[in-house]
Amino acid sequence: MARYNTEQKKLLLDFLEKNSDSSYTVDEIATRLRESEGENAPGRSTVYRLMTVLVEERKVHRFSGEGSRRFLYRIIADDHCRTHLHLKCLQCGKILHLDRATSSALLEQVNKVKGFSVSEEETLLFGNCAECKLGGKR
Amino acid sequence: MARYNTEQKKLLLDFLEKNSDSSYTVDEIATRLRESEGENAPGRSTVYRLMTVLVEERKVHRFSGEGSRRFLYRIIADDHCRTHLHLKCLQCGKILHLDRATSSALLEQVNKVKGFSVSEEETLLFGNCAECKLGGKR
DNA sequence: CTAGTTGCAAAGAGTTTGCATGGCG
DNA sequence: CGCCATGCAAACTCTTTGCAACTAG
Repeated sequence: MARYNTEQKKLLLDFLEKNSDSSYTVDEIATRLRESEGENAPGRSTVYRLMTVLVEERKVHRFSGEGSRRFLYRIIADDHCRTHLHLKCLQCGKILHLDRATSSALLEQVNKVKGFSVSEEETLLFGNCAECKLGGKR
Repeated sequence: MARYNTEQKKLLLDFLEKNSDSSYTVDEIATRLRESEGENAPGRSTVYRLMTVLVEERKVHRFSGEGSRRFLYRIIADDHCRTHLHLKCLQCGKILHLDRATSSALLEQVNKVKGFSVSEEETLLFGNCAECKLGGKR
């Protein structure tokens, strides 16, 4: 399923690439594509299907945040994204990438103390980013 | 709603306290209580309602993990649980508590590098615990 | 042609809510 | 009595799936 690189799949990836500093629900993606692409935009169920494929292809990461029942998707910008931690601002929703060195150092610590290996890919740290801490900027 | 300390609420808290090293779905809680308490156990919708109350009372933490659409609940064993990180093993489901010192040190680092304040309460680290790494023990 | 993709509508899964009932002060 | 908690079933929300139409190779 979805092995071809269809027009709609390209639109989808394109959107995610251009908006790689945040995460989106299927609804948000479908709506935004509808706005920018009109008729050509994929329908909701196609977006669902494509997202599943993209997750399997390891191009996109799917997670659920902040006690919502909606799944969120963010693009895996490059391979490093599998080996460093990400931070998500609870106020503005932005996703930040922690540099690999800091990331590894932290996880090393956890391993030392608890013998627990953290999975960078599955883990997301929630909190507030620098901008949101300053002003109430959104 | 549910402001009284009813029998059922006590049963619920009791169960969570005795099983504080893991997290549970509403279904699991309802089933386990049904098994141990029979007729006295609260029905599913009551469990849902009670969990909501317990979350508001800050006695329980609700989160969604590993791409499931089910909510998970774990008891906030004591006040420290709001100021240290938790680790959840993806294999056995166990929840580990990171000591406060390590916890703070890690998050301090993140703050230094990115100006990002991590919320200990909202964040959960996923990975594999020491036991699961050794054998395939479950 | 033929297999893969799409959209719609219907089905699923999990959670929340309205309402009638019953308990406790 | 009066207020609140409970259970059931219905409503809701989000996601997945079946099916028929369509499309790229």
